[in-house]
Amino acid sequence: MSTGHHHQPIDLTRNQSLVLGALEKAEGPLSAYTILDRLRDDGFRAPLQVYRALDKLLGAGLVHRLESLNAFVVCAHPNCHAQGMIAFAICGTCGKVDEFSDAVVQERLGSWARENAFKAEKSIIELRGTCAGCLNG
Amino acid sequence: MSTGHHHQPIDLTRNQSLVLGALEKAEGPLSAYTILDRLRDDGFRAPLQVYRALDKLLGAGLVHRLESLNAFVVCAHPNCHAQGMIAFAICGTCGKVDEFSDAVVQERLGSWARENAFKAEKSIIELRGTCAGCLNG
DNA sequence: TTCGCAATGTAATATCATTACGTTTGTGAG
DNA sequence: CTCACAAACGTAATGATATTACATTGCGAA
Repeated sequence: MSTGHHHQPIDLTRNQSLVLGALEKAEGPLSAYTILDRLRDDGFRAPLQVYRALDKLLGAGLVHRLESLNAFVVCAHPNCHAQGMIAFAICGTCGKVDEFSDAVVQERLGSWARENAFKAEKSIIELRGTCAGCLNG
Repeated sequence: MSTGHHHQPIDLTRNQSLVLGALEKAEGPLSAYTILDRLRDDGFRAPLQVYRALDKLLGAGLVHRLESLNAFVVCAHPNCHAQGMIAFAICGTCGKVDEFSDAVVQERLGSWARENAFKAEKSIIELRGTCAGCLNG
């Protein structure tokens, strides 16, 4: 599988910066509507303002979408460009998300795709469970 | 990672059979509301009838949820018991879904979890792209 | 300046899922 | 058998997530 990601570095607009900032301040993933609530004081009024900013941020690879949560997190990498395949471990107790990647997993899924003539554009890998902190604490 | 799945074989109720039947008849994944629409003639009236049946079917491993689609498919295995980790390749063009699993991927994700003291309860692996048929056709 | 495009503002609507509450049904203990 | 309990069911209301539609604004290129 080609990594397929061609994230464009972009100049963030005001709305995009605000949304990114909200996600950076947050400890974990936020839903679009939670972001909206947190940006009311900055003039946000409608879901679309959030979704439009998220689209751009996702496109630039600065933010990831967690499909199993319908929520969004900032990319863990300082200047995330073309990470290829990314996986997430999501703690159901504290809500924190750990982002990681694994070349072997990437290679295996890529192999499957090649063997089955499937052109993969995006992969979603999410582990749901309990993090170390919550298991001990 | 332990495979962790302990699907109970169950005696299906009428509603559960109807929902399973709808998914079996379908070519690809269906949303809960699409299932509801297809079962109107069988007396279905409310979303909850579908969601309750789906809960049981998911618990029994007869049906899978596609997180990136908010939709449901029948398990590809005749008598799906305890498959461990399952992956899906979802064609964005025709909507068909291919279910597969890979022991190496399972092992690698399990290793990551072990090394990070993360107790994984469920894994979600979905490839989005275009299937062979749609690439050729 | 004028055209065109990206971003924005706002309202309405579509889609997905759950809570709440009351009733029915099946089943095992006595 | 029948009582008591649990599981399943019916229905309405609501909550949560996401998109469509349309008017407007800001700004760079011709």
